[in-house]
Order: sequence, then structure tokens, then C-alpha cells
Amino acid sequence: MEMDNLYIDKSSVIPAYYQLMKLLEHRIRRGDFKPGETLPSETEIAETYGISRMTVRRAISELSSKKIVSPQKGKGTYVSLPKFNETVFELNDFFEDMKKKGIKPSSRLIEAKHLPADKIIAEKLQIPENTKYIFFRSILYADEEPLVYDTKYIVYAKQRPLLEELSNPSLQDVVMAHNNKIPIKSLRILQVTTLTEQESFLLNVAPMSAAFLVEQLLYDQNDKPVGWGKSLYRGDRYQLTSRGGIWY
Amino acid sequence: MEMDNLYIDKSSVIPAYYQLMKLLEHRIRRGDFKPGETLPSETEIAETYGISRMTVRRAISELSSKKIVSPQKGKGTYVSLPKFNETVFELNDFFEDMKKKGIKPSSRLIEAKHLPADKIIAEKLQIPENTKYIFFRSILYADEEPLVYDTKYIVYAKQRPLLEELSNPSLQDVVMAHNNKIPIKSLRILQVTTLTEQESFLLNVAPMSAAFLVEQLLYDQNDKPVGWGKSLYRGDRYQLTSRGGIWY
DNA sequence: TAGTGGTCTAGACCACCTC
DNA sequence: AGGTGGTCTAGACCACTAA
Repeated sequence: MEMDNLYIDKSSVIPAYYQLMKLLEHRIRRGDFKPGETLPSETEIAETYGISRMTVRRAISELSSKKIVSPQKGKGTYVSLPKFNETVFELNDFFEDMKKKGIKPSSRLIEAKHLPADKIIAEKLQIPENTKYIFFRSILYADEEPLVYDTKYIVYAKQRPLLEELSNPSLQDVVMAHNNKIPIKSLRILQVTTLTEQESFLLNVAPMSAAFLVEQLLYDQNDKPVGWGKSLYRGDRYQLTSRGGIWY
Repeated sequence: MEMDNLYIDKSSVIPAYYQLMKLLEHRIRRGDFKPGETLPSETEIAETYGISRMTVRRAISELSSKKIVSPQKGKGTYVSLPKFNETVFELNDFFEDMKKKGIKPSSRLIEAKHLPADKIIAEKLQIPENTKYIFFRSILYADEEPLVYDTKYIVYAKQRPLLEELSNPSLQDVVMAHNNKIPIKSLRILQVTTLTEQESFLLNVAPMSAAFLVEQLLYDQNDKPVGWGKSLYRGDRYQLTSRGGIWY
């Protein structure tokens, strides 16, 4: 396979805790320490590799946050049986995401206007019914292909009646541009749905196609909602991936 | 509002780093430190609250991992403008998830048999075509209601030809039960799809309903696939949520 | 040059677990 | 009682940043 460096090079520019973390990862993968067993004690590891216990703890804490290892007070640091049923999916900013994949993102604003809140909007935004709110609809493109249909409902701030277009129209940015308040809390819900006739037309797919529905609610310091958003991601072009365990 | 404890109680059983973390979170929320500004330097914070710099660093490191703050070498620790466009969704074990919600999970095995690998399976599992593999199909229930349709494709280990039923049939468990190897790497893909006639019948929903499709590939120490799974989650009953920013 | 965060050390005390 | 991980300290040196 590969050459193993089963020691810590203190003269290296790579931090000792990082070297030790990789070393322990490697030894776990190799089977020196099996799931259910414990690592040597922190003191022992420190002596073995000639580093201080705090540095050992730093390495173990990284492994612990990756769920590779689980320290137990008074007992030892156990090698975890990896739990691949517990998965974390990241949904990143559309523009950043596309750029990272080498795809050119863009957006087109379909509509932007004031509206009086109906019952549903009033409840979501916790404002009185018929209060004005700002409504946005836009399409996000990846290499000229429509990928996301985006709607936003934003609490109306009298001070700022403007409706300028933004290059990266995330809900957070639009809320900050049209409202003095900086959102401090976010609740997001990921669902699946089938597209309506109108939605599928805008996204250039067949009606009743499957899509991700990402709902987002933003709150200010006082736990008041300041914006609500619903984004429909084309199911045939979008997916989330997640890696667990020990990868290189 | 509430009483503020803007000091560290060293006699408390709550660790100092934790108290400081909450304290800084509170002061950020309150506006003492605004996004884009820096916190006082680590040395200064240590002096202010009468604790050591390493303890301050521990608190800041927690805030940093929550993306509330972002330390910059040589410059200072900046309060982040929260990025609510970068979201993390957790997909946990079905059984644990349901129990946590107070719902009784159960499962029913529909089918379990050996089959020779066709081209698709052979490619996924990186085995020669027509090699035997183990096939599973089951339904997962929440309070007697079908919620997930689950299929598994597992590399066949000659030593263990048994096909016993497991109470919690996660791909990982089944792989470990039918194969000596412990998976060490997992790749998961979350997609949306519409259900076929058969799938919708099994899940007791209308055909063409939207559903989550969760695909999972498990690998052993040598980066060989050991199992492949596909789970269909009913879209009308399942959703993922994610909280960002400062919550209580 | 002065200040910042990043790393590391060699101790210390504690609560917890096991024998 | 002895070993474990959890916390904390008071220093130290470094690389980086900005004036």
C-alpha cells in the first residue's frame, strides 16, 4: 500500500494534533483498534508519541466530532461502530454550489410587487391580515437551464419601499435589502412535491414532475418572522449527497 | 427580558468555557458585537473574565463550529454575518427517528433471496455479472402506516448463507449480519422521484406520488462496495428540518 | 513593531468508573 | 485506590496582519 508514518514529526509545518488524528484514523482503519474497543489512554498516547496530553485531546476531539471515536468519562475512548444510518446532507447556496461544480448560475426576476397579506401569509409572517408584504418570484438557472423556481414573502418595512433586483437573490439578502433588520434565526424544511402546471412550465419539465420543496423562515432578534421563502428544485437535476466514515 | 449573568461563575458546575460561549452568544445577539465587527482579542477576553486564554479559545472554537464567529489569524475574531443559505439536514435512523417522535416503528420483510447480478447490480457492487447477491425488500411502518419501501442488494459471502430477519433492518446491520466485513465508508444520495404503480401500492398512496429516494452504498476497508440500498420515503409523510443561527 | 490567532506544553484538580 | 477522560491554567513560541 503506502508508507506509514507512525510517529509525529514535530518539525513539520503540519500541526501535531492533525498528524496524530490522521495516524489514529489510519490505525483504526487498519484494524489496530476495532469498533467497541478502546484506544490507549490519553496519557499513554501522549507518552508513546512524545507529545502533551492536551495535544492528544485535540486530536481525539476531532475524531470524536467525526463520530469515529467516542470518549467515555472514567472508562476510555471507544472506537465507534460507525452509524451510517445517521446522515447529514448539506444544502448550500445555489450560486456557490453551481460555481463549485463549474456551472454558470444566473437568475431572472419574474415579478416583484406589494400585496395585502391573505390568511396564510399573515399567519406565516405573524402580521395582521391585509397588511402589505413584498412578493418576489424568480427563476434560477444553471447554464441557461431553469433549475429552481423561487418565491419570497417579505415583511414590509415602511422605510424602504424600493424593489431593486439583486444578483444573488437569497431570501436572507432580500430580507436585509428591504428590511433594516438582520435575520438571526432560520428554520428550513425540506419536502418533496409534484409540480403544478404553471411550475412545471416555468422549469421546463413535464407537469407532475417530482421536485424538492425547500421552505425557509427567517426570524429577527425578537423571534418575529421577517421573511418566508419557498424554492422548488427540479428533481431530475438536483440531488444531495453525503459521505460518512473514513474517506481519504 | 431576563437577568444577564455577564460574568463567569468559577464555582459553578457548568464549565467556564460553556458559560463564556453562552455569554458571548448573548452579547452578539444583543448587539454588543455586530456582524462584521471583531470580538475583543482572546487575551483581552481572558483578562476581562478572569479566565485563561485557552479556556477563551475553547469557547470561541465552539462558536466558530456553529459558524457564529470566524477567527482570522493576525486580525481578530469576526462576528459572522449568518449564512442561512448553507443548511444542514439530518437524516437519522428510521427507527430512532420515529421513537423520538413518539411513533411506534415496525418493519415487514416482503422478500429475501439470492439472485445472479444483472449488469446494473454488478456495476454498483463491483462484482462480476451473474455473481450471486442477496436481495431484500421490506416495508417500514410508523404506527401501522407504511412509510418507507426499502430494497437492499448485498454482496454474497459464502461463509454465511443465512437469511434471518432483523428487527432493525438498516443496510449496515444487514451487511454486517450477512458478510464478515464491517463497512467503513458510506455514500448516500438524496433524490426525489415519483412512485411507480407497484411502489405506490405498497406504500398505500396514489400512483405518481412524490417521494424521497435515498440511495446508500457501503464500502469495506479496501474500498470495495459491500452493500447497496434504495429507500423510498413517502413524500406526504416525511420531511427534513434544519435550524440555523442562534436559538434557545 | 505590536497585536492577533494557532499551536503546544507540563502541570493541576476534578468527577467518574472499576476493582 | 488507581485509572480514565473533562476542565483549566500560565506560560511559551510561531505565523500572520497591519500600521
